[in-house]
Amino acid sequence: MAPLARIPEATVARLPLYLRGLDAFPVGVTATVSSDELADLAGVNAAKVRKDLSHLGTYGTRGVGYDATFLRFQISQALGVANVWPVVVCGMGNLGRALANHTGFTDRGFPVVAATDSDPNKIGTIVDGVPVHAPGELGDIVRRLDVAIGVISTPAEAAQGTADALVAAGVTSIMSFAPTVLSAPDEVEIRSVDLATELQILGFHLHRNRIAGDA
Amino acid sequence: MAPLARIPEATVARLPLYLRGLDAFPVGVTATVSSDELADLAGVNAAKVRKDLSHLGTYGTRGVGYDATFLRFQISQALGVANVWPVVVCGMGNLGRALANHTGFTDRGFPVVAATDSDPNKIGTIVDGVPVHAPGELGDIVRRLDVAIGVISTPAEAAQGTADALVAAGVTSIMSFAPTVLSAPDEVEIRSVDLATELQILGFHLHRNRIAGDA
DNA sequence: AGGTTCTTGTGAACTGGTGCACAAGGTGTC
DNA sequence: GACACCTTGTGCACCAGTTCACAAGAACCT
Repeated sequence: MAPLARIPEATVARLPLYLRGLDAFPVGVTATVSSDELADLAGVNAAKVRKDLSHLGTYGTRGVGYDATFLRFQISQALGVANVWPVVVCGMGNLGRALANHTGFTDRGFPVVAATDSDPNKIGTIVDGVPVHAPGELGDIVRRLDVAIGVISTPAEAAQGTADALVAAGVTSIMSFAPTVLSAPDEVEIRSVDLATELQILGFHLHRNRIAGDA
Repeated sequence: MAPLARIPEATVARLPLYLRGLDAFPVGVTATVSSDELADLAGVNAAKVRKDLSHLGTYGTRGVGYDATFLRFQISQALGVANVWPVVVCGMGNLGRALANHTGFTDRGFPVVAATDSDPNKIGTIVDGVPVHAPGELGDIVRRLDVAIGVISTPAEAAQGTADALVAAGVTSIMSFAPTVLSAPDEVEIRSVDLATELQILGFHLHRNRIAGDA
């Protein structure tokens, strides 16, 4: 299949899992991995692995499997992990601070280069190596530091305003933790991580099992 | 439709959004909300709202809309939000501490009643009102405090062990932030929130747009 | 009462994604 | 070289979920 063909969204969401699964294979050593093994490592089934990988190209060898190193390279290529995308964290509350300090971000090419907060006591300080600015400076920060991704960890009330500011500054990728719906132009990609909603979904199933148990 | 019929997973995931959207309507005041309005508030389209709500029962009035208060009651009922599900946070690193301190949890019926951490300096202390215990005490904590949900915010290496301990203690609902695949019996519901993966998905689209721009 | 307007509830078509099952194609052995 | 054995790549049937489009029903106006 043509490498530049459209890759289904569901597949894109799984590629990082495969990449992580391949970490089990040491770099530099020639190793072969089967769709079955990779499926285990990524927590999906083998058929899905094969179909997903077939969207990138035919990199496997029938009867053998995939070369781990080569596959890692190809997936990395597709995801563009070689790029470094600077991140700005908006809202340095509990969660924002944890995110700014999260090593898993910088390690994977998403350095947190700046933060904003409306608290005058925080503005101008440096928290865990990340300088905190006033929300009004967002546009300036984005341009100066070439920010590609905005993380919104403000209270719900401030989230839409922050999103608007990010969009105005040219940011097209947003990850939001605010428990609210954000509106933005179509070309802006928003991924919303709503922790309370996640818990409520777990709660629903607990609730339902409890009812079923009583019946 | 029978209220006790199976509700599609996709619908369950949206019910909390509708509930949140209904917060725009003051309690005690009789107000009507149309599927169109609710769609706006929840960030989905009107057809989906109607189909979702039809899974709960026929609570709307044709030509009029839904009674906001009654609808809120019915959705709350379906989700079982009246229940309180105690939460234990496993791993009090940056993220764990932020979660333990997160007001959005307690406010919605998910009080963080205890935490665990392997750091001897943290064990025995009380962080933001949450007592920190040794990982070995998990089983005891779960039984004593009637914990329903376990949050895993440990490093990836410790995640599976923590999950096993939670399951052994009888916890059937887990929210994990660890960047790894967890295995558990089928009856255990695991929701995995993988922040680095989310960013990589955003990165993929940025990468693709950049390539497209060059072409 | 009849007609107009509104909004729900839902059948039906459509879409994206999943998983089976097997042919295609490669390796290794005798 | 023939044969047995693997594992990929993929056509196809299936499934969950989405969206359309419209009949059914309710309120309001004249």
